Amino acid sequence: MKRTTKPLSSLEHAVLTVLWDRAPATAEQVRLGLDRPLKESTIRTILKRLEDKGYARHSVDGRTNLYAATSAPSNVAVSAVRQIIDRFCGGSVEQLLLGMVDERVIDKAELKKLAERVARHAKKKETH
Amino acid sequence: MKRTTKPLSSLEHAVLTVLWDRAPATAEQVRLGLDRPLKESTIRTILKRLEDKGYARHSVDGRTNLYAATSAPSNVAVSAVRQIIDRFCGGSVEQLLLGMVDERVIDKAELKKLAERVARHAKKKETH
DNA sequence: CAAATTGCGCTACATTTTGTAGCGCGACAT
DNA sequence: ATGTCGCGCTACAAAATGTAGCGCAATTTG
Repeated sequence: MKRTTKPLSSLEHAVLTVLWDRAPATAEQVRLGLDRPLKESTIRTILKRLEDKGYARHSVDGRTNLYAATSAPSNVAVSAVRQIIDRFCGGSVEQLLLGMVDERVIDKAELKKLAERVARHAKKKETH
Repeated sequence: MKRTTKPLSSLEHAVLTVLWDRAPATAEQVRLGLDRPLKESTIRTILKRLEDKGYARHSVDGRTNLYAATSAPSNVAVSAVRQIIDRFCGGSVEQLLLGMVDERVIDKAELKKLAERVARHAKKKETH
């Protein structure tokens, strides 16, 4: 139930992706992880913005900053989808799912299998 | 399978929502449909941008322009979700759905019912 | 019919957001 | 002491967004 609201610019997204890929990383490591050749200060700026937006955080190791994403990609995805549901589907998840099936983003059969699997495959420790 | 890629700014979203709400509408009608008091030319600018981005189109009635959204909200939603899936879930719809169940955006039971309904409730005339 | 009105296409411009980076300072290695 | 490395700040141009004025042609009105 995090507030991962703010949108990510494409560069921010790229950087965040690197963070997801390579655990805690230094600005320099992130830089190397990108395809585009950017200056380290540029990366640090983006990293900073990601922190401001709540997508990343950093710990200090000696005099070096180690960055990491605050939530897993699928969590970010879910938050984003939640917003979409509110904005475009009048808050109805069903509507979205139906639409996804309709536009074959989800396959009927797959959906069913998944649903069953999930329903049966009891919950780990939610209920809370 | 439209290319509804480009992101919507908040004002654009608001205007588009009005279009979804009140069928073909004139710029003035859209204006009245908004909460914020904006000038008509402002609305027309937004309407124009929506057309550029492909979310709206207009027909000419006499010397008046009638605007309408090009796709239904749920279609736009699906396109957006599709992107999210690509960007954050490595293209795996399952992963997203699992995450949604996990973060209880979808209820297990509901999902199952829906899946069954969809699976059974054959397709109208797709199979394309 | 001349004047006021309406809707449109264009152009404009201030903000905000994004992309990209330089600078100077203190912690460290030489 | 002297470079060097990483950091925090500050800077700035480009793009996106918010918001609107202007002048013109069709339309309504006195």
